[in-house]
Amino acid sequence: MTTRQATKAATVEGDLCCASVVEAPLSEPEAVELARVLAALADPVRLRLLSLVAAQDEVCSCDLEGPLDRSQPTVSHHTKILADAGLIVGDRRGRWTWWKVVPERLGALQRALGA
Amino acid sequence: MTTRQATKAATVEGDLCCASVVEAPLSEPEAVELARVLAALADPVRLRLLSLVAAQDEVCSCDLEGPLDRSQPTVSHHTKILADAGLIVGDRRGRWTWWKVVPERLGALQRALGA
DNA sequence: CTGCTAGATTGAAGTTCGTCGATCAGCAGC
DNA sequence: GCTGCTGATCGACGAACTTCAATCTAGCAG
Repeated sequence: MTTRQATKAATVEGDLCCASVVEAPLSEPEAVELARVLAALADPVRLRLLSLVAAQDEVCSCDLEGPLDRSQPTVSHHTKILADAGLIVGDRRGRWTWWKVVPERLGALQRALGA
Repeated sequence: MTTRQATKAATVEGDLCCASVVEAPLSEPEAVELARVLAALADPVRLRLLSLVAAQDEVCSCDLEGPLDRSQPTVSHHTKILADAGLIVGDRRGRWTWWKVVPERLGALQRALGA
């Protein structure tokens, strides 16, 4: 498997689709799943990380430590959390891991907060 | 002041408007502010609370303890967090506090994640 | 095979968060 | 006044989170 995160992203599976927060009564499992994805975004470092990846379409982990001003293990930790939430996917090519955003996932989140 | 949370909501002020996460490089202060609002939503209990309030347009605190299966102090804690994030506003009338959602705030959040 | 490098994992320290019991503040009715 | 009820605040405890140093894994070059 080239994309190491593939299996993990798969565990996310859910569309968190269906009903939006303001329209649905929102069941407990739905709330837990949605909260999980929101929690992945609810961190300044990860928000900046995501916008950095989005800005360049594909970014190497090593190019994140500088702009984020965080150590290599910390950056790795945050990329993993975003990847587990399905918001980014990583592709390991050679010695480097390249990250890109998953627009559909962001769109689903957007819809979940929907008006 | 009838609406006790008015001043607190004011401290939020920000539109978290401007650029979306995927379009902007996202400055540190912007990331912190956006993360603050997202963190308010990144909890299953608060998501269900929000959807309960949204479903009935206006809800009394005492009608939340049951459905949320949490103690009164805990419910009060969560309403405060959502109110501080500007996502709901509370209006104290007599012995009861009535909560309603702030759709504009949710919309702003939605746009911040915007495609 | 040996060394070098990029990234993931582990372990620990410090902080923040969710929860509830107990208490405090304010309103309504007697 | 006093009593009862709703909701906010305080204090404490356990769980989860962020961070980094140290270590481990894996690919590339010689």
